[in-house]
Order: sequence, then structure tokens, then C-alpha cells
Amino acid sequence: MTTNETADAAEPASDAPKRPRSGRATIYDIAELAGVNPSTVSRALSRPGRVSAKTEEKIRRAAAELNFRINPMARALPTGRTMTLAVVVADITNPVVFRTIRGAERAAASSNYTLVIAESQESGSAEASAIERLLPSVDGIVLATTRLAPEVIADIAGRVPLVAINSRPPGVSSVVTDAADAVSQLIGHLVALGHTSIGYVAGPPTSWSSAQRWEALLAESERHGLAVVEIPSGSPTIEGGHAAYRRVIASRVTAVVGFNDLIAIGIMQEAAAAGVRVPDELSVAGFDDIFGSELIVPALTTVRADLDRAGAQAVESLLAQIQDGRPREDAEPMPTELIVRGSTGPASARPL
Amino acid sequence: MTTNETADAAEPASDAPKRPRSGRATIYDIAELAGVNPSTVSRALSRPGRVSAKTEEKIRRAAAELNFRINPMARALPTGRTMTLAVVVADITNPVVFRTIRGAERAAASSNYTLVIAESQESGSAEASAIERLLPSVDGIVLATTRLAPEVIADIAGRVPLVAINSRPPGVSSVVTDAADAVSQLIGHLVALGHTSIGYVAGPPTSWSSAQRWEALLAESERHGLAVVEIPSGSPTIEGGHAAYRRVIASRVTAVVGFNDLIAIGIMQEAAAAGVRVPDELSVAGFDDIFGSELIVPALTTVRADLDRAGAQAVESLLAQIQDGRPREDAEPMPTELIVRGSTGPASARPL
DNA sequence: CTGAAAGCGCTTACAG
DNA sequence: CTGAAAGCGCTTACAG
Repeated sequence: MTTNETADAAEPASDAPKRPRSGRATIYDIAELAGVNPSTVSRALSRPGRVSAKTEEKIRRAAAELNFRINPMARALPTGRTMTLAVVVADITNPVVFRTIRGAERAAASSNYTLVIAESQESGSAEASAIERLLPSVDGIVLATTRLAPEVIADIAGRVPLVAINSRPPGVSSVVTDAADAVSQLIGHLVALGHTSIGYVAGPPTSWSSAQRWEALLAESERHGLAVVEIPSGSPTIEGGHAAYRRVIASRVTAVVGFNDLIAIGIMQEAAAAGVRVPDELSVAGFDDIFGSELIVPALTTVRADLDRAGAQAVESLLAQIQDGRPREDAEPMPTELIVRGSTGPASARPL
Repeated sequence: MTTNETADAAEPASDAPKRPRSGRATIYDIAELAGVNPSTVSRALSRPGRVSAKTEEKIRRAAAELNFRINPMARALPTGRTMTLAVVVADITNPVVFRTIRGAERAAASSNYTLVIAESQESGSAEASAIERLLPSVDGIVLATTRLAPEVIADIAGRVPLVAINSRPPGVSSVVTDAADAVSQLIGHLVALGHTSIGYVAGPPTSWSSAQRWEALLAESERHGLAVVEIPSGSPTIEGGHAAYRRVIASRVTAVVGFNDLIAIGIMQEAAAAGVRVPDELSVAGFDDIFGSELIVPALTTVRADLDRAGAQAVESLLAQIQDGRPREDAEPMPTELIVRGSTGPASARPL
């Protein structure tokens, strides 16, 4: 009532046929202007070629004149296609995830899809409920988070097209980076420098990639006859690195690899605070090559993956899945590249 | 056809009443189960209290049993409320903007709104068209970008609730940081160190905040009797800082302030490459206190603003505007805080 | 308080 | 090729 009155008051004082409340032109307006049936307008606009050339032309002209924009909500109702995708992440602030988001956003936009982003900061249950909330309004989901159990993810994937980034839930499409190769490059570098005992500061216990990297490290340790040790971090952040530092030192390793650059940076900061020189007394390396890795002194040795591309690839795979109605064959793990910088150096016994 | 057959094939082989294609329960299912009219279900679910307690209870029970989730698209059609907000940014990668996005996302989520993000990397026209595309599917827009002319923004604001971040288009709601105070703090610090000639490396020519900061700097220069010079950067990035470096040196200033930390970092990198010591020969400062400012050596003196809060505040203001139907009174400019670190020091003539 | 009806802006078989 | 009709899943005056 109130709403209507307000809307009416805002209308121009002409007695034009009733205008939609939004003030936007609809296919009915076009139909009237072009002298055709609304259904013809719909056809002309949504699948060109199904209508005679001259009618189509007339309709296009009318649409342009009325500055017509299709209403995606209205279209979504009969078709069930919302033309929007969701990406759910644990923490937008993490440099790794926003690169992924950017890649995803671009791929989505270039296919005329809209991207909504959901951050699930809190618990895994918050995450699940965010997904639940989004479900009816999206055509698919990119899951770039570590909080959900594989079975839960598989379950969601049963209800909506989904692709996971950096995890491989059973039966679910995913895009991952090549952990074995990444770790192999990094360890090769460290071994060449003479390191024989290496620490790995892990990411969250639920993180698939962290587990992968540790597994790869175990494999490398056998190959090279290394002593390796896994150290928990609490969280994949600078603070996580701080928290792990004492255990790193206590382990007497000569080199430490962080699950990600954030952790590695945290470790370097603690080392600096404790007067332990990097890399002379302790070599440090990470993964991701985030902004800041190059800035810190010494600059951080790390393994880079093309995260933008991972995000884009996830969206492309998702779109294909939406098209075909069934999950797409997973692509190869994405290649990685070792970036050697100043934080790693020759092994040398640290004075006790 | 194909679609329907597929859907049918997927259905359980019972002869249950026709299920909606989505497989989700609708209010009709609830109505049937609860033995009431669909309109009653709608009322019970959307505005509790308009229905007798016991019917409501029955309906809730049925809804829960069917695991009902309202379809936001379907609701949007009659109401015109999509429950989604858009935030449009120039570059997601910019640390400043993703902090803002995070704040916006949280505020939106806590009001049960969904946030879609649009990146407009390219030209201002790409930006305008992205907005155009989003317009029908959102209830409001947060504009955190620098590419659009104030009149264009004002025009868009006439068609959809909008609030701008870090610009003040005429007649448009906005949230901005307190440039005058920020610059005053920073210049006070530099003056105390003995600097009398200061360079300002600007952001994009279309950037309202960059202009604000420069204006404030001019005002400060009068107050303190300083020589100040504005230097263009091309872009608000590290590369922009690189590009501006020669002009900075050529200007013979003893201190330089970047429009943002990215530019300041770029300048520091060039200085390091050229063997110019910071801060001994050149003091450098920035704005934003991004991740990385603390990592670089020497750590960057900068002015911090609470960007998360800015994003959240923009969303709140937008929501109020959507409620009331008219723009909300702008809040005070947000306070800022000077963070003094190692990149600024006493003025000293640089050897030619 | 609740039911029956109309409508939001599209799409898509079904006829012709 | 195009029109007329029904329907997508909701909401909301209008009656009772």
C-alpha cells in the first residue's frame, strides 16, 4: 500500500499504460512498441535466429530504444538458471585466496556470470550454513576452503554443481596444484645446499594441501635420506608461524618449510626477534609467493603457483559441468615454480 | 524436453505429485503438508505474527520437515527486493580494496544480504557496463572505485541506492577517511624531523582521495612554510612508484609521500636499486598500512585507516538508504592513525 | 486469521 | 515464424 502510493507519486503524471514498479522496460513494453507478441520478444532476445530477421531487427530496435535490460531474477524462475556462481572462502584477507577470487571473477564475468563471494571466517558449520543460504540462488559453487570434511563436500556436490580448489573430495571436481612437484623442487634446492634435517610447519589439520605437502615431503625424505619432522601451526597465518617458532628451534632442523608464505614470514619474524640469522643459522621457505614475500628481508624462497589461473580454471570447469550436467574430468595438477631468494642458504650447524 | 526427461529420469520412481524441477520443496508442498493455503505459508514465513500461533507452528514444522529454503529469486520478483548488494572495485588485488570488501561482506552477511563483487580492471566504460549489468539484480551498490566521473556516479545513484567509498559525488551518500587529519599528522611528523621540501606522488588523476590528500598537503605547506610538489604516478601501484622515482629525485625533496603504500614501496625499491639510502637520504611515507608495509626494510611509515570498518559502514549506510527510501546523512570522515616506522628520519641534504 | 486470485517478468511447449 | 497460454515460486491486496 504505502509502497504503491509512493511509487505512483513518483510516476510522471501521464496516463501511460501501467509501468512496472521498477521503472524499467519489460518485454511487454518492447512487444507493444514493436507490434509483436511478448513471447516473440523473448525468443528474439534469448536465442537469436529463432525469429525472422526483420522481426528480430524491429525487436532489437525497440529494446534499444527502451533501454531494455533483461531481469535476471525473472529469467531465473522459469529456467532455473541464475547465471550466478558462488565462491566460498575461509578468509578473504589471505593473499592466496584473493588471487584465486580475482581469477574466478574474471572467468565468470567473461562468461556473463555474476560472482558472489561468501566468507566463512568462523567455524565449518558457519560455512555449511552460508552455502545452504546461497544454494537456491546460484548455478554452482567454487569451494576454496579447508574447513569442511570431504564427505560433507561430496554431499553438497550431489545437490549443486561444485568444484573444489586445493582439495580432492571423492567424486568431486577439483583443481589442485602439483604438490609432489612443488615439494620435490624445493627439497632438491635444500638438499643441494646441504640440508639433511628439515622441518615442515603444517597448515590447518583439515587442509588437504597441507597433508599433500607433508606426504610429498615424506617421500622426498626417503629418496634423499633426510630427517624430516612435522610441526603444527594452529593457523595458516603469520601468527601461526610465530606460534610454531619455538618448536622449530627445538627440533634442531637446519631448514624449515612453512605450509605457506604467511607461516614462513611469521617464523622469520620470530627468528629476527630472537637474533637467529636467516639463512645463516636457519633456512626458511614457504609456498604461494604472496605479495610481501619479496619485500621481507631476506626475501623469501618460495614455490609459486598461478592462483589467478586456478580460480579461472575452477570456474571454467564449473561452467562446463553446468553445461553438461555432469562433473568434468579433472585437469592435470597445476604446475608450480620454485623461486629461490635470500631466505635459504647453505646448511650450517646452529650454535646451541 | 531433454532437460525434463533428464529430470524425470532422476526422480524416484514413485508417483508422488509433480515435484518442482529443482527438487526443492516449495511453499505449496508445505501448504499441502500443513493443510493450509500457500498464501498462509507465505505469511507465516515472511512476517511471523500475522498468523495464528498454532498455524504458524504447524507451518514451521512442515517447513522444517521438508527442509524448505525460500527461493530468493522467486521472492524478488513480486517484491522487487533481491537481498543482494554489489560492491564494485577497480582492482581486487589492491590490499586496500580487499580489506574494504571483507568489511562489506561481513556487514552484508550479518543482515542476511548476499554480496556480489564486480571488478572493473579496465576502463571506466567497462565499469559502467558492469554496473549496468548488475543493476537489475541488486538492491544497492557500494562503489569503491576511482574511475567514474562524479556526474556519472550521481546519475547511477539516481537509479539505485548507492554509497561511494572514498569519493564524494554531489548528492550521493559516501564514506570517506579524514584526509585533512591524516595529512596533518603525517606532515607534522615530517616537519618535526626537519623536512621543509616534500614531494607528493599522486594516485590516478580521477582519484578523489588523491586530490584530497594533495589539497590537504597544500594547506599544510602554507601553515608550515613548506615547499611541496605534486608528482604524477600513472597508477596507484608499485609500478607507479617505480615510474615516479626519477621525478622524485629530480625534485630534490628530502621527503616523499606516496598516495598509497604501494607507490611508497615502489619508490623505496627504486631508491634501494639506486643506492639511495632510506631514510638517511630520503624519507618515504605512504597511506593505508597494507600488509607488506611492515615487512619491507626499513618498515614503512604510513597512515592507517580502518578499511574493514569503512566497508562495513558503507553497507550499513546503504541498507539504511534502502530501508528509508532516501540517502542517509553522511557520517563523519573516518579517523586515521599515523604509524611511524623506519622509513622516515631526520632531513639531511642529499649529496648531488 | 485465512483463502482465492492476480501478478511479478520471464520462458517454452503447443498450435497454427 | 509467431501467437496464446501456462507456469516458474513467491507476495499481497481483497474478501470473508
